Amino acid sequence: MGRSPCCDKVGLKKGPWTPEEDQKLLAYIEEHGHGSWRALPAKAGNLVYMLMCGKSCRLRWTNYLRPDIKRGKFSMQEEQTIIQLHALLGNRWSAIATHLPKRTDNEIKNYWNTHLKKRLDKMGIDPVTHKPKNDAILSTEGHSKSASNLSHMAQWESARLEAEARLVRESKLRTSYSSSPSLQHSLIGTSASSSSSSAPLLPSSTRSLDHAWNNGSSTSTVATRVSDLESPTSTLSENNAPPVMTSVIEFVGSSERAMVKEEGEREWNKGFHESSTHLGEYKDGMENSMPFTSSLHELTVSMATTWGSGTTSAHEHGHVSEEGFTNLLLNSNSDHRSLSPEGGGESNNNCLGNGSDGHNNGNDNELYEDNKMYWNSILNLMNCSSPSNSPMF
DNA sequence: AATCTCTCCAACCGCGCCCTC
DNA sequence: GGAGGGCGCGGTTGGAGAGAT
Repeated sequence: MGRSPCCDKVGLKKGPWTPEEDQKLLAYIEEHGHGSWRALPAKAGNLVYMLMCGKSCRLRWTNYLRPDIKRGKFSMQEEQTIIQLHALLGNRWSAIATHLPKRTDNEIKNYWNTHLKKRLDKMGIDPVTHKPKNDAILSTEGHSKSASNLSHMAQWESARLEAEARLVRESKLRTSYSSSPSLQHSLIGTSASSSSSSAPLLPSSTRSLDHAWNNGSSTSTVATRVSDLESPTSTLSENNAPPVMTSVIEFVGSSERAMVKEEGEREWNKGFHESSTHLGEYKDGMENSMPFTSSLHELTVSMATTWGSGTTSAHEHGHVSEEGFTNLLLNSNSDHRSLSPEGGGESNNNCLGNGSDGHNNGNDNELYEDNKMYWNSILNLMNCSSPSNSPMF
């Protein structure tokens, strides 16, 4: 259907808004409320001289003048949320913005285009598909499927063991610190988000788990329960060094080489760098045998599916609602990552969700685990929730 | 100091959806 | 049911500032 111009362009003022125009628009909206944008300039014109197009008024209001807008740098938590949501929703900036309070779609869009997209690109991740670029290459090259499957299964198993060890650790922590409110708080984001609080992730996780396993040509049931993972009969010790770590570390190394001057990017890698320094032995031994781009994608799928396999309700519902996803993000974000120094008023500036209560005592392994979880949460959601996999698409 | 290049982001533009008549 | 209006969305642009040469 044909469209008429939103307003008469003759005599229409264009260009940046002046403070005076902002004040006039604010005053009008304050008095009459917003809406009826098309009529607003005319109406406002009775009060003030305003020749801005109604569309421009709306844009100015929604993107700049609205009182509930937070401006300034994005925190790492926000970055993570954007990446995760973009993996799920694609370029639906308004939908993404609804999950980021006080941020506008335009701001998020700009930030994605100027920062995050490039960052992912440099890290070897396709910002469109959110998958490692090598994935496409490998698939088109027609790699031996059986070899791939074997590798896949091995990686999955390693990831599963890793998750198991992690849960055992967390279980111990819960027991040790159950009387400490501050620690309980910190654990909400770690163990809890790994089990009950991560329920919204389940649909994609479970599907991905099945998918990952099926890719490995296995007919086994792999619905590992959290109760299983937490079983005291676990044979894993905390000192196990699962291959998945190597993948992450390798990834860090790669990304570090690719890193540029951006402050945010340095922050992203700082934690990893510190961790990899202390876990160098793992890296040295294994990085050559497990390049990041071919394994991390698969492993992160596996990791999350393991951690998230404790419930089935969401899976049974067959889809992830945006609300549920938001809950997941909030739950995981609140604990996974708040490495941003400025924090944007939202980050709690700790390393394990407990930095402020004296438990961030330089435990490198914990820092490493936390960073790994942070990245895995991002990459997992990319993998599990990419538009092609999402039930929303 | 001058010029060039790059980065960032506010604003513009066109399109599609939804609603009303 | 179709035309038209209003609104919101996403892609793109252009100017300002920062950094590099």
